[in-house]
Amino acid sequence: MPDTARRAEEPAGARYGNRPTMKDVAARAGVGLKTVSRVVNGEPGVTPETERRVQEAIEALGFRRNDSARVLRKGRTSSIGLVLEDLADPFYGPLSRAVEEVARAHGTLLFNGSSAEDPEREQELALALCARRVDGLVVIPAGDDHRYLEPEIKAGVATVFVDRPPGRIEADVVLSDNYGGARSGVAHLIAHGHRRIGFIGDMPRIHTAAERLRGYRAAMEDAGIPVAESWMSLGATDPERVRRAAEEMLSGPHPVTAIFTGNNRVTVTVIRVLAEHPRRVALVGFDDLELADLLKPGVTVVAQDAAALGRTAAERLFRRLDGSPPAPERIELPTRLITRGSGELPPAD
Amino acid sequence: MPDTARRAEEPAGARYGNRPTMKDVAARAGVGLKTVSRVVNGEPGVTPETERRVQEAIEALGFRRNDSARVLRKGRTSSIGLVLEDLADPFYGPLSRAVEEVARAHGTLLFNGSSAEDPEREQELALALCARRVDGLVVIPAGDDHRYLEPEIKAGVATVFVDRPPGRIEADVVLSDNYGGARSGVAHLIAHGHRRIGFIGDMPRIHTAAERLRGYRAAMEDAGIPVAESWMSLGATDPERVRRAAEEMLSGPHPVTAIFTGNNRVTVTVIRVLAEHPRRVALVGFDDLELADLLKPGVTVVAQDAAALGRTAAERLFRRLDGSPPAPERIELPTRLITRGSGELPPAD
DNA sequence: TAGAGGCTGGACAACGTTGTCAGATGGAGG
DNA sequence: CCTCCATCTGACAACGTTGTCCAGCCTCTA
Repeated sequence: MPDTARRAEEPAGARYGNRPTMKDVAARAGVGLKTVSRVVNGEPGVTPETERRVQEAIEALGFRRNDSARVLRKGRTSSIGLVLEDLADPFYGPLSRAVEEVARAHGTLLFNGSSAEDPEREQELALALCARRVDGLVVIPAGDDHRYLEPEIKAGVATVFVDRPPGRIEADVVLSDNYGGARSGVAHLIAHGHRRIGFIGDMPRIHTAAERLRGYRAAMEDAGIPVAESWMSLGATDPERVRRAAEEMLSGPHPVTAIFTGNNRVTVTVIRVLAEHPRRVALVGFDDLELADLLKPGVTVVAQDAAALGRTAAERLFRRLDGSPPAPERIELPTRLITRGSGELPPAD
Repeated sequence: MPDTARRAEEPAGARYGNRPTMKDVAARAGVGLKTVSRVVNGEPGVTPETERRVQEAIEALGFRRNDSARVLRKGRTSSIGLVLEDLADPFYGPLSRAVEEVARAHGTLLFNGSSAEDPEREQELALALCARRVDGLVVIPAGDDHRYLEPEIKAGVATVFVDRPPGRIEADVVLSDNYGGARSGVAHLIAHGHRRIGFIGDMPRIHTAAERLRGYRAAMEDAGIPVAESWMSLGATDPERVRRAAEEMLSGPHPVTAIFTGNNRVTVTVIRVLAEHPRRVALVGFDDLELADLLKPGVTVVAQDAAALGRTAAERLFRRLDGSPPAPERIELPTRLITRGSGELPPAD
């Protein structure tokens, strides 16, 4: 009558819907609680025979150690959080993956969340992660005031900002050289004879957008070219707005002969506009694109290394976690100009 | 002498390097532990004056409730895990994002991890998440034996598989219609006059790859076209192998006049090969690509809706979590053929 | 045979929170 | 002035784990 036998044993085991605990395992194996703990953690001091009995009970009950409880006891959760802008953006894929790889190498799990470029949501997410007691936080800022993280950082949450600097607090940050990259990209267009060059970028409150615009201005100033207001357009990166902005620059008596685009989303839309445009217009974009080399002409871009950004940030985070905390630092990674044709077109007029 | 005063208070407060707890807050506010809990959770039955004192102490100490501990008491962790193949793959970005949005709507945080197509790593990751007591798991299988998850599922971890079915267990799964999609894509090529059609896909042990091959075979059989062994190539999707495979099919006395590619990585490489190829070769790819419409010719694809895949899976997971668990179900989402030119090229000979 | 010493196993507290329950306090009514 | 009730507050146990510490047992030696 195995059924009754089983039923007779169960009461000491798992309650329905609940997972068995070490206590249940101990009861079933007829040993003490701590002995189960020792077996589960491979600690010495358990007879092979006892160990066998415990293992058997573990198997039979389907026990798995509750790491949440473990963590409560131990102090560290071995998990970190990544707050980024949009998990679906191809730029952030490699970045997340790089962070994940570093985390994995440190036996750490990764929470992932998107702020959708909403400062409030960023804060909500970051604080929820802190409440879960992540050991560290990698944040791609959406907002420009991160004082809300100050108590957390002080309390030991290793925090590193990536892609954009934090606002109103001192903390580690890993950036691309947005200014220098944009400047060299625009200089590249100037070197190919362009003088009327448009700039279409993201909302000016976003640091990267502002920096890239600054690079654009600097390159123009270096060349002694006065910039017309109508050549610059900053705002949301939805296709409709970008399309309008591009078409505006390309019309009128003195249209631009080249466009510098401030990020991958803008670049894609502008490529579409240019494909329908009668005149040949040069283009250099910030951020690389997957098929950029296969278009006609190939798209010349200022490429950032998203994976390096993520890796550097995560490594910095773990260094902070492992050793004595170094002073906050600003790390800037170089960009790379990749020429593929669109940036080398001569002015059309 | 505010300094000594502060120092006199501190001992009851946070120990160095540790976060203040409710106990610390209670001590500082001169109230009981439970009262702090009540304030933190907005429970009724606290005088405004008491509440003010507690709030003050919370501010002063930088207290934040430890949700890990809370969870231990409560039973649910309000977190789910997503095990996918590669966070950096553009196909999985929208999928993750969709899962995240659904999770967010349920006040749930998301753990994210990549298996890198390694069954062992998938298992390690999934079990680590179970040990953290995630409420549920969304898994894109890398392996073909998921019996290791049986005890977890039985213990209440709501589990949904996506993109590929689980191996050797019964569970919810959300799939694209890989067979039907491939079949219609190949039929499309046949309708445009092709008879010698190549297929380049991922490793045959991957379910989606096998299904798409099956669709290819079915379409060919429907048209009464015998398939030559040399027209089919399954294996790793690294560019070198795919390039070799494509070049082989395109050479010899009877080269293929069209190629059907089994996923986005393969498609990209084949586009590169075809760009250098003297003859016009038709192409239909499985999975959409960001700039597919801008290439010359535009790339005809069988598109799956990655976001819908993720959303459907996550919704299923939460339904299972909320209500009474429904029987495991297999949900298949339709694909869509998007014609852009490359699939409508006539045979070159 | 007794004492020393090594090994195994278990009782107990603690991690930070919440639920239960009982105690304290204050005001109203007899 | 005393009692009763409502309201507010706090002590305590519990969640599942690990670290500390001590008890029991066995073996070896004097």
